[in-house]
Amino acid sequence: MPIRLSSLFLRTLREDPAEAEVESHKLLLRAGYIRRAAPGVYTWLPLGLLVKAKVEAVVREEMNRAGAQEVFFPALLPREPFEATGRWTEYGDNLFRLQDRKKADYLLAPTHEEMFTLLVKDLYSSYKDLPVCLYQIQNKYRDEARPRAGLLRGREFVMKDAYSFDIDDAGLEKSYQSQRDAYERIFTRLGVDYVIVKADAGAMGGSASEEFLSPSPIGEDTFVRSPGGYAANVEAVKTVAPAGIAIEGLPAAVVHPSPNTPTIATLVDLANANVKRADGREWTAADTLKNVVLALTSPEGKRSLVVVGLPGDREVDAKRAEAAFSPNEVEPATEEDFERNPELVKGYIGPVKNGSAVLGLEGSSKIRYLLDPRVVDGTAWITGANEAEKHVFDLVKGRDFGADGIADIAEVRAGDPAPDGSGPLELARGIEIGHVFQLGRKYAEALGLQVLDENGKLVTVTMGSYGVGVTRMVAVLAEANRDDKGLIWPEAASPADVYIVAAGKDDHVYEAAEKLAAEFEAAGKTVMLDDRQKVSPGVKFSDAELIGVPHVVICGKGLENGEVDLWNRRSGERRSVALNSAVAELI
RNA sequence: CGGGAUGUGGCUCAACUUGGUAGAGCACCUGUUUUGGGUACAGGGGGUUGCAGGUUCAAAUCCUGUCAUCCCGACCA
Repeated sequence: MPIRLSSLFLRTLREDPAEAEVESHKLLLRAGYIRRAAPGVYTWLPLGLLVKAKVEAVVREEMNRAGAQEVFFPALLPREPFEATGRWTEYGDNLFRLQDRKKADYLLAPTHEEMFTLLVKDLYSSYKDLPVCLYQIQNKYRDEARPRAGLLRGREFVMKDAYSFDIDDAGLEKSYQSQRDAYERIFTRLGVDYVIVKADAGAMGGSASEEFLSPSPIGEDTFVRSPGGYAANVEAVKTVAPAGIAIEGLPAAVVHPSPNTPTIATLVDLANANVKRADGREWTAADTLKNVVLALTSPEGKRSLVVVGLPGDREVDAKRAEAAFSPNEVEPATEEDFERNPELVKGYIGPVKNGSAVLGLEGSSKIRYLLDPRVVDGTAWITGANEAEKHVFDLVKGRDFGADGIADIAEVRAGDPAPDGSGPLELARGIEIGHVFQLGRKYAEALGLQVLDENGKLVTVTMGSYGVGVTRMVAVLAEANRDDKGLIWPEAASPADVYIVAAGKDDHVYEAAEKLAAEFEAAGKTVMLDDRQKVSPGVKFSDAELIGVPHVVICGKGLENGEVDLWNRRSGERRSVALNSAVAELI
């Protein structure tokens, strides 16, 4: 049966809802696909449900093709498994928690690693059972501090999550590749533009992690890419270290007074006013070495300080710092930290004082000192002299100071070179639509998932996790496929294959349209039919544009000549064809 | 959690500055009209103005508090 507009549960809106800011969100509301139920929580109307089902169908087909088997876990989970992996606490406020009538703790699952791991542990105990890959398409619940843009970041959302279980690393690698290939097929079939970026595996302990990002200005993730095809998450970018410079013949370090230079900008101004450079150019912020004091807190709660020296024209990137020092928490040092370490003279911190090391485990402060990769041997810097109102000039790395190691946590800027030499980096925004991840043994260890190997020995299983945001995909598709009139679905996601507009008031128009609808359905096409007799053609055309089925057939005036019009929603092209060839034209 | 904004029929907004019977468009109902680009006209139903308290003869409007929502940032396996 065709979906008839005369009875479809739908009310399109002429005006943009005030609650929506992002175009795709406005259109999904206006065209009657979704309604807001609570912040970040949405009701799916009939049209929206059809689109969601289409996306799910593509995901399901490709998962099955990749050999994964579908299961379905509850969204309502007991506390214990999450306690076992520490995530009952780790998840913090983002976890929806509740209690049953006996006051037992439950949660609404934000993700299902624990449950999948326990399920495999429950049923399997031999290497002969592996590898196995399971998936589900399920609601997830995360009490996000700030839901955004309708379906883009919701507190309830649908995700396909898959998990692979292998006996060894080689198996994991293979499972990972298989899922990665499936993802490429999924996004290609849905017509989504995507880039695969290297992500930082961080605390999860996995060896490989890649994100599928759909480039979009409304995206929440910043990533970098080069003309030569390099792409990575900002956290994962490795800074290219320049070649070292010969130290012989460099000018000696000299301490200059530098009153009232609490910031890099004031320091550069003073340097230009008082100290001439041998090569005649002006000093810039890039000539200064800024020493940033960070406080690290370990998972056990132990607090320690670390100083990172980086070129003065760069800021520390908080996300890169978190990733680099993971699993420690990172925050700027507080006043108390400075009070406890009187050798750190705020604004005048430097690696050495009067020629002997201050920073570093070997220095007088015993505080770990790490350097940006750009600070290579032979580079000369203006930096703090560890005395109020004094800076040292021409302090040379490898001659005058050293460090305990490297910290690659400075911000990445457009124009920085790609690590693989593929050209200058460009910064772009993207929406994360998929994530493939070699989890390793973290969850298997925490939950005791072991199997016997061929020698009868217990070994811990290694896992991969693979996610696709299904409801987010609907938003991404809407955002990427629209114009000022409305949505334009790609065929793989459209609520119907064909949209027939019956334009006219005579009954025979509606009869012909019904007959045409039946013919399309007989040919295996799904059909929406605007059979509203008392609605003017203008309204019908506007609704057709708003709803966004890509292929529209206008059944009306042309019938006098035995013709209907085929209207391509995307190109706007309309052409008349014989009524009895319309079906053949669109197949 | 920090910053900004907004709460008035189902939706989009006006009235608030300067207190005095709550209004328009869209949507909905009835009738006539119109049928290849949101027809036109007439009539109609629907709001204790987020909530609580205060000032006042009188509060959507002024004051205090509170709750909620949206946007930016922080956060986001």
